[in-house]
Amino acid sequence: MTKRSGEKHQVILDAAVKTFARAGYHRTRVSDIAGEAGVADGTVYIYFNNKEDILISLFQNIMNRFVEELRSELVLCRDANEKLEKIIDYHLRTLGSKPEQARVTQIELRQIDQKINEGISKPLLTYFRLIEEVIEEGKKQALYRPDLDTRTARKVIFGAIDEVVTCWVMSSKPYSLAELKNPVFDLLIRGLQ
Amino acid sequence: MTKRSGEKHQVILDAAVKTFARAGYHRTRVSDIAGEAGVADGTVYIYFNNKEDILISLFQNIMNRFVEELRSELVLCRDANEKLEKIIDYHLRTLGSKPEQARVTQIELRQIDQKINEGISKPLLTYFRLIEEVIEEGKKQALYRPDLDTRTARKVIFGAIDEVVTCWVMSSKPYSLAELKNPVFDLLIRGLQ
Amino acid sequence: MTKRSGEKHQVILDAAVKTFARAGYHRTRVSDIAGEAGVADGTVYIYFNNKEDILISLFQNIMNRFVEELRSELVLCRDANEKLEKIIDYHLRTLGSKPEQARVTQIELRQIDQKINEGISKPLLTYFRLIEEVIEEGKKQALYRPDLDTRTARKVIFGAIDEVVTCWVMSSKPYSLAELKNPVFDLLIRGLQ
Amino acid sequence: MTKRSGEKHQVILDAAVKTFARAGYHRTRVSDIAGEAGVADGTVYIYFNNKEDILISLFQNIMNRFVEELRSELVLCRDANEKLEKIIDYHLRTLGSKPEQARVTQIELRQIDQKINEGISKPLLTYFRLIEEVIEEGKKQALYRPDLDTRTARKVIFGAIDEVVTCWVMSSKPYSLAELKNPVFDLLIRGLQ
DNA sequence: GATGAATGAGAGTTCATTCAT
DNA sequence: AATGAATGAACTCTCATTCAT
Repeated sequence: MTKRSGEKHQVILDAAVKTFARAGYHRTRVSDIAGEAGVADGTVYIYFNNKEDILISLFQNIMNRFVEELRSELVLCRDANEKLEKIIDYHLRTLGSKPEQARVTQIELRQIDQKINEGISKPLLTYFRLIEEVIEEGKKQALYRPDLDTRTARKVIFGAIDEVVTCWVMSSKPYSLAELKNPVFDLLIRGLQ
Repeated sequence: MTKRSGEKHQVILDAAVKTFARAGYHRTRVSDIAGEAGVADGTVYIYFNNKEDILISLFQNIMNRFVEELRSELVLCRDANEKLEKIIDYHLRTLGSKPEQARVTQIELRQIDQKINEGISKPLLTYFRLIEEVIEEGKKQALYRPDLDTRTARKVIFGAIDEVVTCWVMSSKPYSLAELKNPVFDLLIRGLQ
Repeated sequence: MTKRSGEKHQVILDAAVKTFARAGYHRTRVSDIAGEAGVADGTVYIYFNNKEDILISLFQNIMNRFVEELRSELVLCRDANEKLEKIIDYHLRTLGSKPEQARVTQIELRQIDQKINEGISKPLLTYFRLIEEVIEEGKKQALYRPDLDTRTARKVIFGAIDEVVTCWVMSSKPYSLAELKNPVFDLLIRGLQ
Repeated sequence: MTKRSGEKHQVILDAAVKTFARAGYHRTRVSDIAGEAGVADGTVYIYFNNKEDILISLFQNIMNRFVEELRSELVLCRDANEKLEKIIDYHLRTLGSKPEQARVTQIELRQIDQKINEGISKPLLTYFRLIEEVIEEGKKQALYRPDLDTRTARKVIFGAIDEVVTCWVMSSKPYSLAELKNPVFDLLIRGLQ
């Protein structure tokens, strides 16, 4: 009789994305999320520990799916160059097609206190590691210079993509995010070689 | 003969950097700043409209000095390549030597509501424009390829530096930020050519 | 089966009358009202928008009941003279039996900002109109002179009663307010004829 | 060299009437009064003990002049009837010609805490006594009935005039206050006889 | 599991008043 | 006498969280 467990969990998460994207994390009240989700305030606390937990769960949810899907796309690529291109393509395409998620990822997520960052940094680290794996692979494949500092390269790559997304989120979005793939790739790829 | 003018203003600003860096913007109470500054709570409101105003003033203060000093260093450079190197060097060196300011710039500043972002984006735009000028100059000097998209290049450059700084701020800082200048520069410069 | 609805609303209103009468509107803190009502501070804001709203609701509450009851008593009167006598009697009797309400009505209510007076003047206007109706009736019944200015007569009647009440409230109340009915009536009635 | 003492006292008082009438007692800050008077905030405290003292001084100032002038006009009257007419006339004429003072007298003055009311009630009592003297005189002159309760009659008379003024102050003043003298007098005089 | 009324700690802000100059 | 920068007590209102139903 009861609908499948976890349904409300997702309903609340979806409502949270909308309200966070609309009003920002700090301006959003838990009752706003509950209202948007069509549940009582107290119900939110059955599925989440507190307000911050919602934001973190949101991000973990998004990032896990993000990395998982990205990984499955990467297996089709032949070499590191193709993989790097795919990463940029996938990153821009995914966030570009979900402006609300993009806003939460780029803006709202950075509004929470440092101590709880662990919940955020863990899924993010998986993504970082994935990028670093590709760089290492490129070095093994002799595509990238052997003295390349993998860690720094990862920061540069991620930072570049991230900034491109943030600028797009903050703008009135008069252009498609995905179309920036080529220019960004061109700028980054030669630095690695 | 007392140098009253602006004295307290700066004292409060200095206290704010410390407290924001220590506890974060949202966790800092106005009375904490006042206490750190050695003034009464009400005094803060003689010099600033509200808490947010302090954070914004802080950033404008920092950024104006940042861009001004950077500009004066750039005149000594011969070509766009040297200028770009100088930008990266100056950016990393400056924030690397002021960890408290760096934390406020990289973390706390991103905690305020979007609507008031104008106070933040304006001084930032000046910096963006400066980077774009250098890129344009490099194109005129035939150092960078003519089909390079200046705007995207700027985002990639700024995003890369910014991410490098953020990672350093979030870390326990076991390395000097300035020493990343060469690897970052090497990664970016070839993408422009 | 619990008669929850509106229960706390009234409890808070009752507590507000007491505290306003005791300490005055401006000297009363919302937490005082909450304490007197036996609820948390925040609960007050579930039922009222703000402190001023409590005072206004209080008055509307009182005045609505006042006019309603007065109206029901007036139907028993034969002519305008009897009705006027009843008005004076009822006004003095009602406030005379509720010194706390009287103090709020005569003193505290006049402490709020003009702009929000609408909430106050509306129920008061109902009372004014009722008095004017009786005067008009008296003119139709040829009890009062036809050239009598109804509006001015109402002001004189209400002002007289109101002042009598105010003096009583401000005094140590060594006399019963109701016993002033006859002298006041005698003074007013002949002016109308 | 110093201008005559008390000059600033009056300047501040004049500024207070304006600001109180404009914004109301509680909404007026001491710095507003000082600004309007063209003096420093601290200067206000050389001439007055505190904010309330300003309001009270204001009223005493007004009332003393009021009663004094009224008294001097009354000596020209032949009997109690003429005197009562003069009182009503003078009261309405005076306040009707000074809307700002009227607003302070009718509205703002009633906003202060009871305990300090002595400063207000004393000069008011002088006015009350003056009215009662006229009533007593009328009784002695056999113009008014001997069983008339002087105290109550005074309350009725003052309350009536006061209400007429208050209604005018609260209105957009589309009529002259002075023109209400006759209707008010007609209404009151017969009640005394 | 679901509800939503109730809680109460918490913080930003105001402004009357003071006092060193 | 005059100034006005500085003070700091005071107070309203918000909202994340709880828990009896």
